Amino acid sequence: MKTDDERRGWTQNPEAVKQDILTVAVSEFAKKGLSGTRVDTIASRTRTSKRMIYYYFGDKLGLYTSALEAAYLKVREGESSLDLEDLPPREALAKLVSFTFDHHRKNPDFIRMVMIENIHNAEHLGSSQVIRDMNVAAIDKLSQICRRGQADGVFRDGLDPVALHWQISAVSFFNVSNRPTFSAIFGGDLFESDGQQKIRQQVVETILALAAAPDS
Amino acid sequence: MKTDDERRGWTQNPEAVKQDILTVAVSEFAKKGLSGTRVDTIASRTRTSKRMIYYYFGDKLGLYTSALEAAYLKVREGESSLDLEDLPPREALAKLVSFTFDHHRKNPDFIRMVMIENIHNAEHLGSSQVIRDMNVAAIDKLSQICRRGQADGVFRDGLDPVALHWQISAVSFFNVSNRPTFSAIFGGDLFESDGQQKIRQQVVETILALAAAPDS
DNA sequence: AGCAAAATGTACTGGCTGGACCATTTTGAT
DNA sequence: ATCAAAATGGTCCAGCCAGTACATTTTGCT
Repeated sequence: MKTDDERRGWTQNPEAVKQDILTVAVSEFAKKGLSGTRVDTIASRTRTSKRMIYYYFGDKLGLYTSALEAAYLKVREGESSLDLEDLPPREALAKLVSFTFDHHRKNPDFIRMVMIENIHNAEHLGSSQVIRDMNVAAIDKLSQICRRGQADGVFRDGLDPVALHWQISAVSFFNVSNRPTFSAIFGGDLFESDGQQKIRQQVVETILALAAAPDS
Repeated sequence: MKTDDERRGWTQNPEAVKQDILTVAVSEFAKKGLSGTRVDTIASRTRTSKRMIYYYFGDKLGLYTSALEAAYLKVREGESSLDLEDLPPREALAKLVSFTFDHHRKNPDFIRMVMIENIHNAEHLGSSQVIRDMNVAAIDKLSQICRRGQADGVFRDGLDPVALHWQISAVSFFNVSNRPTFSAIFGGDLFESDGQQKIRQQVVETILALAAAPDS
C-alpha cells in the first residue's frame, strides 16, 4: 500500500512511459512468446501500470505488434554503423557475412521475436511497412556488393542477392535460434567461443565460394 | 446430448486412444505452441475425452513432452528409407543433403515442434534419451560418408561431421521455419517450386564445396 | 460367476488473466 | 485563473482453462 505522499503528484512523460513499456514488452515476449506472456508481468516490470499499456497500445496484440517493430528498429540501428563502400567486393562480402553472424548472436531477443512471429505465420508482420522497408534496404547493400564484384569479374554472373541473403540469414539465424535443441542433442562445443569462431570461419568461406566466379 | 445407446458400452483400446491423442496433440502443439494450445481443443479433436489425456499423460506438460517425442519418432521413420552405402562419397553426400532439404519441407509440424522447443530452451528435450540417440545415429551416417570421402581423397581432411551437419540442418531448417517472415518481407518467390529447386541446388553445391578437397 | 483393476465418460471448480471502469492529477491553451 | 484534454493510478470482474471428483463400463483372472 502506497502512502499518500507517493501517490499524490507525478511528472508526466508519455514518451518515456511508452519506451519503458516497449523495452519490457520486447524482453518479455521474446522470453515467453505471445500467449505465454502475461500483461500483468510486463506491467509489474515497468515503472508504470497496466492501465498505461492499454492506454497506449489498446490491447495485448497491439502491444505485441509494437514490440515487434521496436525489436526490428533496435537491431537495425546496430547495423547502420557498418560501412562497406571502401572495401573491395570480396572483403566487403566477407565482412558483411562475418558481421551478420556476430550481430545475430548479440541480439537473441530479436531472434526470438522473429521465431515467435514465424510460429504465428508472420500474421503481425504483414501490416508493418516499416519492417519491410528496413529489410529491403539490407538487400540493397548486398546488391551493391554483388554488382561491384561482377564488374570486377571476381563474382559469378547470375548471382541472386535475395538468394544470397537467404543463405547468410539462414546460418546466422539458425546459429542462435536452434542453439538450445542442437546443444541438447550434440553438446554445446560448437557454441563455445572456439566453436563459434570455427563456425563463423566456415560460414564466411562458404558464402565466398558461393559468390566467387567459377575460375577465380 | 448423447443417447443411452451411445453412452452405454464401448470397446476398450488403450493403444489406439493414446495414439489418437498424440497425433492430435502434435498437430495442435505445432500450430499453437505450448502455452497457446488448449487441452480442451485437443480433446475435442480426438475420438476420446479430456479425461483420457490426463489419465495417460498426467498433465499438459506430460502430453507436450510425449508429443515432442512422437514427432521426432515419426520424422525419423521417414529417414530410415535412405540408403547411401552404395554411392560414391560425393554422390552420397549430395543425396543426403538433397534428401534432408526435402524431408524438412515435408514435415512442417516437426519443424514447428522444434522451433517451439527452442523457444523453451529445450527444457523438455533434455530428459529424452530417445531423441538424443536418434540424432546421434544421424551423425554416424554422415561420419561414414566423410571417412569414405577422405579415404578416396575427394574430401578434405579435418572435416568435422557435426559442423557439417550443423550447416546442412541450418539451411534445411531455416527454409521451413522462417518462410513466413522471409516471404512477408521479400516475397514468396523463393518458396514456390521453381525457387525451391534453385535454393536446393545452391545448398547442395555449397555443402559439396565445403567438403571437397582443396584441389579436386 | 464374481471380483478387482483398468479404462472411459461427465460435470464441475478454483485460480488466473485480459480487459474495463472509475477516479485523480497534470498540462497546455485561452 | 479556468477548463478541457491528456496522462496516470487503482480496483474489480467475467470468461477461460488446466486439472479434479465422481460415476460407470469393460476386461482379465480365478
